[in-house]
This record gives sequence, C-alpha cells and structure tokens, in this order.
Amino acid sequence: MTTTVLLVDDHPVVRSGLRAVLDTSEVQVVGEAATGEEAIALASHLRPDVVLCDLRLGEGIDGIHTTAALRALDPAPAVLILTTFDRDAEILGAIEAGAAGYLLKDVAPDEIIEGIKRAARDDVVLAPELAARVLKGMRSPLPKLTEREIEVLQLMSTGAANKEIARTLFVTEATVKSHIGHILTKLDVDSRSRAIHVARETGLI
Amino acid sequence: MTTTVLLVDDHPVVRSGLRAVLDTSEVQVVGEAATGEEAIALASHLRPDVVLCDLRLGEGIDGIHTTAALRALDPAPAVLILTTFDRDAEILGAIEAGAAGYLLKDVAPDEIIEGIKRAARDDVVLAPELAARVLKGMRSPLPKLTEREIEVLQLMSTGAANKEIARTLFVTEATVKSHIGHILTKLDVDSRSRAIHVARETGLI
DNA sequence: AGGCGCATCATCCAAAAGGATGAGATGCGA
DNA sequence: TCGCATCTCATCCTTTTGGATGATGCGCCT
Repeated sequence: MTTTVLLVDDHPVVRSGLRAVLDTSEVQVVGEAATGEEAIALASHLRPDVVLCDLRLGEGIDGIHTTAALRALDPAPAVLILTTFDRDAEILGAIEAGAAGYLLKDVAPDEIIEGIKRAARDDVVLAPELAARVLKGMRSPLPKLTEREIEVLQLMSTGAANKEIARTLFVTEATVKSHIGHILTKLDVDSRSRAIHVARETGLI
Repeated sequence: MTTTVLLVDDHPVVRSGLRAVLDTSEVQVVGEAATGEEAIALASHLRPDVVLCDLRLGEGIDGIHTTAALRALDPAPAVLILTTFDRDAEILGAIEAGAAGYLLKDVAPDEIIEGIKRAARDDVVLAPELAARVLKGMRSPLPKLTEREIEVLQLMSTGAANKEIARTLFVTEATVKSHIGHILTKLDVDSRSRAIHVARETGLI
C-alpha cells in the first residue's frame, strides 16, 4: 500500500523538489504547507501517514512545536524532520517532541524516500552522522538553565555588559552576576564568551 | 530565445525543486552541480547564460569564490545567488565577486524565473528586502580588519581568553591585547562579547 | 510545617579585560 | 628613500568579570 505524506517547508522551491523526488516513488504527496499552523490544520483532515517537516519555518511556530502539535492529533502522523542544520539541541528537542527521525537535507533522494517509508512503519530514522551525536547528547545531557538564566544568557550573547543586563531586566548588577555565576558553573566554563560559544553550539540559544 | 541555466546547490532536493520549477518556464536547465569546483568545470564547457548558485556549498569552496571563478570565465555567465541566509557581508561579498544578484530561497517560483531572465540580460537582481540593506551597507562600510585581527576575532568568538589566543598564535598576551584593542576600536564597541556579536551580525566571521 | 528551587541582593577578593601610550621591526608602494 | 600600515611587545592604570559565600523572600510540593 502507498504511503501518504504531507510536506511542510517554508521554501516553495524545496517543496517542489521534494514533490519531484517523491513523485518517482510509491510515496504519495497529499499536501503541502508553508507554515506550522497550516501543517497542523492540513494534517488533521488529510490524515497523512507521515509529515515531512522542516525545522525552520520562517515567521510562525517552529518545527519542534509543530511536531508536538502533530503528535497530539488522533490519529497522529509520524513526523520526519528534514533540515539543513544539525544543532544538537534541536535534534534532541525534535525527538522529545515525538519526531520519528531527523534527516539532513543533503542526503540523496533515495534516502528520503526510504526514510519516509520507515517512518510510516514507526521505525526510528536518524542520519548516521547524527545518531552518534544524539546518543552522546543522551549520555551528557545539557545542564538545565532556568528561564531567567536563559534570559541573561541571551542578553550576554548580544554583547551586553552586566550593567546593561541589569538595567534591561530591572534588577541589580549583583543579581545579574549571581545568575551569570550559575550559568558559568552549569555550562562548565569560566568566561562569558565561552558560555556564549557553547550555548550557540549546543543550540541552547 | 531561451535562457540556459546551470544549477549549483549541494542539496539534491533543492536542485530537483529548481528543476521542477524551471521546467514550467522558458528557462532551460542545462546542468546541475553539487560543488563549486564542479560548477566551474561544467560552466566552462556548457556555457550557460546564467549560473544559479547557492552560497553554502558544503565541504568545498563557497559561493563567493565560485562566483569569482565563474566570472573569470570567457564567456562569463551571469551569476545569480540563491540562498537561505541574508547576512550582510555575504551579500556584499557576492556582489563584489561579480554576482548579478541575490535572491532568498523563500521567494515565489515566479520570482526565481523572472530573476534568471533578468540576470541573463545583465540586469541587477536584488530581493527588495535586501536592496535597502545593501545600500545601507554601502553608506557605512564595514571597517576593514587586518588578517591578523580577523584571526584573533575568530579565536575570541570561540570563547578563547587572551592567554589562549596568545598561545595559539605564538605571540605574547600583550600583542593579543593590542590586536583586540584595535578590533574594538574599529568595530566601535567596548567589550569582546559585543565585538563577537557585531562580527557575527555583519558576517565578518 | 518544613524543605527546596529560584530569584533577589550584598560583600570581598582575585583575575581578566580594556584604554592610553609608546616603540622597535618589517615590508610595501609612492 | 620615505612614509605608512602591520605586527610585535611593553607598562601603567581602570573597569569589568568571575568566584566564594551568605542572606532574604517567595512559591510549590509533600
């Protein structure tokens, strides 16, 4: 039996490409969406077996939230993430949100078709170069920062000094330093620039 | 008369998409390349009117260098950059390298076709949301950093402390501080994290 | 009620970063 | 040859950051 799939990507060109690739296979494209919102609406009445979803979706909600919403549908489609980027936190996030797998956009067309079929069978699909990283990520989970700490970290990453952060958040500099101290400890670094670097690297911000 | 075009993108899916889109128009796709090297080789004997080129090309040389090499061919194809990103320095770089224009991947298929035709006529093609930025970039040109300064800036951006940078570059910390002083002055900032931030923002690194 | 995480603020100290200034060496182009 | 940019290094001084430690108040869960 054929597998039905809904394409979700904010780039028309990529959607066309996927459609062209999939048209040569038994996989049947039943719809296209450019945003997460659209994807959820379409999936709920098209009921595809698989949703092939980009992580970055322009203005609206991102791929992870879209995934979570799609998995909450009944019946829930398998969600296969297809994206250009391979940031650790996003892979983890997508899988936690219920994605069946994660493919990089530079894979061969055959692998995409194969991935969709496997996702339809509820298999887990992971690009080999990602699998190792995911497992590693599991072994040393990212330390959890509190909301406030993330907020501070984000301001730090724009180059803000402690004084500026304090003014922005309406707290004293002492508080900011306290937060930053915790951030540095949790990230196991000893300078704000390195904190910014690992945060960027791990997709924390 | 029909316009011939060579597609350059490291993602098979995107190439398929472009091909699908362009097949509906008078534009004729005469070839596809996945890397810059391949693009240059193919262009030199296929002699397309236009090369439609992604900026990020995976492992090999990037879109800007590819553009420069393509423009050095005789006859030189018009080069149209098509990419996801809109970092200032890259736009400027591409145009300096001789690109006829710059389109974002989320534009409608029609605009891509239109862009190719205009590029073939040696028109300049710029996504409207970029044009303003390019002009602005022209008005306040990025301060020029020396090679050494860029090197230091890159190390800074990984979170390296002055001592580490000094060790890496085999110079004293005094020298590093001197370079950083110049970097901060040129970028008109007063902290390394802000320097890193503006450098990232402007595509300097 | 008691414990716990979190956010808030404080003080003290040490290390790192930043600013000002100057100076020697090299290499390149006018 | 002279000037200019670049890279190198140094000293002195101020500001910023980071580390340690502790305290208060709040909401939440048991």
